[in-house]
Amino acid sequence: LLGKVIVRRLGAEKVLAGAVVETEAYLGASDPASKAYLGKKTATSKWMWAKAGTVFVYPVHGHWLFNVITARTNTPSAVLIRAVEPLAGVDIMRANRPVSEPRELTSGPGKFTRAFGICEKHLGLDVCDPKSELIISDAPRQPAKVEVASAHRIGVAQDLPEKLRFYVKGNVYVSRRSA
DNA sequence: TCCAGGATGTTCT
DNA sequence: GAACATCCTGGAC
Repeated sequence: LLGKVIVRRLGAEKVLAGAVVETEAYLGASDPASKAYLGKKTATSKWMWAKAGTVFVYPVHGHWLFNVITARTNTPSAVLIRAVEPLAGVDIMRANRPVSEPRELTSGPGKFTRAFGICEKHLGLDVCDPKSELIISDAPRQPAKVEVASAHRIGVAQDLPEKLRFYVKGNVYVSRRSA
């Protein structure tokens, strides 16, 4: 998903777009940080079993977190979008989320969803459906070679030995909290 | 019905 | 770098 573009359509003309610069992977039953840990299905965690490309939003600390389901049906797993670089509709983003520093606009999972106006009404959308209000597409121009770095996930009490956080090295919109 | 706690963000110093 | 505002979910009872 790094380097792909998240597009939110707002009617005929208005569009919000951002390039994905930071993600985290959440696995299935074996991942203590995953909603699907131990295979437990609840009203919210059941979305982890949805088909790949399904939008999974989940509230934490009064913020919405945006995930995309990634594996095949019945295999729970998701990728959290932690940060994007604004590409289009910056004025609308600033209206949704007034900030002084430009990089504060979308440099965090809760910041990004607020700026994009993403909430529970987008739960279950298909990011691969061209008619969807929220889609993920290729970048209009293929970006210059980006270097991907990995690190441990942020805010996770019991992390796995694998480094499951991935980000575009050097991009200023990557959240910088230490893990 | 109640309560602890979290995939966070902001505002202090 | 640390405190706290925030608010929904799910497990306990």
